[in-house]
Amino acid sequence: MRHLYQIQAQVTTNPIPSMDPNLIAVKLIGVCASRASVRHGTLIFTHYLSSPNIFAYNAILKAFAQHNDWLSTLRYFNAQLVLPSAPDPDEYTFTSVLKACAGLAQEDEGRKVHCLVTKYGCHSNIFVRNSLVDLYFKVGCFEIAHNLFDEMTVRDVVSWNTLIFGLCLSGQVDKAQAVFDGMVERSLVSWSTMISGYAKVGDLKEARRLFEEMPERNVVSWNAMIAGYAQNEKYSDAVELFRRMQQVKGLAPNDVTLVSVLSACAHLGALDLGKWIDRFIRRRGIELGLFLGNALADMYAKCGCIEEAKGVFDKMHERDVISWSIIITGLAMNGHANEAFECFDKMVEHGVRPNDITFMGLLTACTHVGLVEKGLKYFDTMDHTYGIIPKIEHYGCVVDLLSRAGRLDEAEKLINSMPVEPNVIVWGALLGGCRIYKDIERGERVVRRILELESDHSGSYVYLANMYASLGRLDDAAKCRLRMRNNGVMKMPGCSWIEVDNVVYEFFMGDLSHPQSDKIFYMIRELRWKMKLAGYKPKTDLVVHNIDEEEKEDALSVHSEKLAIAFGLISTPEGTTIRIVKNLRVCNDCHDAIKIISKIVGREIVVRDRSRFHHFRDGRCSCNDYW
DNA sequence: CTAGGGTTAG
Repeated sequence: MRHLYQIQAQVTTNPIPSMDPNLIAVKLIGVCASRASVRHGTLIFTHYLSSPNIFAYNAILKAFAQHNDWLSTLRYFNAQLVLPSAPDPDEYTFTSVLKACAGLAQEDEGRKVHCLVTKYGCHSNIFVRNSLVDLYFKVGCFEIAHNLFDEMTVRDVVSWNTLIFGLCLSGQVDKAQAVFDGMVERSLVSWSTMISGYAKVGDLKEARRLFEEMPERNVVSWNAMIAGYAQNEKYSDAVELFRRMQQVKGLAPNDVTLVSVLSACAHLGALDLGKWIDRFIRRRGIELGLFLGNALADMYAKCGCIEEAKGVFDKMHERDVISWSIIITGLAMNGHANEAFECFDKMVEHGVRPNDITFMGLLTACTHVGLVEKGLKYFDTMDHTYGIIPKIEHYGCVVDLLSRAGRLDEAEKLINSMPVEPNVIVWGALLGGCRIYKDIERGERVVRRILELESDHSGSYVYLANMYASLGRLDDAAKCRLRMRNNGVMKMPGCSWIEVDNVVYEFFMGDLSHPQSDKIFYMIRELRWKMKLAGYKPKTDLVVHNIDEEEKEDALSVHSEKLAIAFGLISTPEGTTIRIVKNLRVCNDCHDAIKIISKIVGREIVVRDRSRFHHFRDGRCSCNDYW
């Protein structure tokens, strides 16, 4: 980099008269683009060049386009058009500009550029034609794209790759495969396009088959496959493939790889791997761009390390709505509602427009601490001051907020007045309230509605059965469970993860498959005995009772989080924090038990629910038992 | 010129 400054200083102070300044600028901009410092290139362009020629314009546009800075590409292009002294655009100009339009999915802008292409006679250039086809596919004008493709007299691999990409994009993976099969010459891009095409429709088997079959792979092929897993909730597969990627010599993960893997870490709660990636980024000097910064901050937030998340956020030199939303949601999940509100105010001060997801964060913050009025105010504000129409998710959140606070009438009224059809989740939020406040009539009504929508909704059977049980109506509870079993409804199995020495271990309820099961169950017995001494009595009213007779075995009815915690206790050093991720909500009994365990063993235990964090320490939980 | 990336109720 210092070298660059020296060159620049030299050309600015003692220009070599025989050399064209444009030529020097083009070279410098090219170097800047490849070193990921486009900002420096712009400085050269604007301050050093008095009259940039077409080469200089194309160099700067290409630099922007390469770094996905499409807004700048269009800005410079439009400036070029209105400036009388600026050179006319040529085919190189158009390829960059069309790429920008495609990236921004701006149909109108794209059509305007298309007209200019014709006007300046660049229509027959194959680069431009390929870019046009790509653009029309990406803005959803499939017919125009196909027509342009059919009109082409000469087609190269890129043209065919663009076509299969377009077919995948319009959901016709089969047709894309047919074209792919018929291609005489396939490139790496053809294979990668098909892989991500299959991944996008969730066909990971086919994607993986192509991945294993392809003759050679580059970073993008690996990224496509890893991202495919991460986006289809196959987080462990994503991590596993990343590990395999690291074994490949001469192949280094890049920022795109890390974004996908960090997202997987966030979902798995794999803090160790996440931290490793953080160090990797620093060691390699990888720039913390928007995507990577956001992914890293979200990983920390979702692993319960909100301070680290804020640290990443502060370090980023560019932040967008997503960055702010990640922090707000992270604060909300970790129970720091007030900080979430403050963060929102700061965001508005910084002139960043909140979006629907930002409001989800704010509403969950309110839900997790029971701030009903505040939540209703935000719900009102989002439409009235920010023009964001509440989606079903927001209604679900507010119903949850009201229900937890016992305002069941209002919650039910809200559901009935919703402009969108309520779904199982919205009704489920109300059912949760019915369960807490033991409103059996309303609960039965709600369960009927839920089963109309989804006849095998296991949660509602379980909730209803528990409600009967807690009211002492054991016969009804038994009938409900029987009905559930007769209808072949299966409960979603509770599952917990814990990461020890970079390996994620998975536990199901009553799981005996772990090689250290004996030790784990011994630890559980020991804990039970100590808890009894500490005066702990198991609460049973909200606990799911055994549905099958066979499950009577004591050891088998242990919830997965207890198994994971016991395993954590025997396999990590004393005094260290134990972190668990669970796919369902922690039940009341486990919540109480973990509080006591944290006190008995003198350890902090962090449990990530499906919706929030519980930081257990010294017999207390950060959620203050409101969850 | 073509392929790969981040936030979202229970």
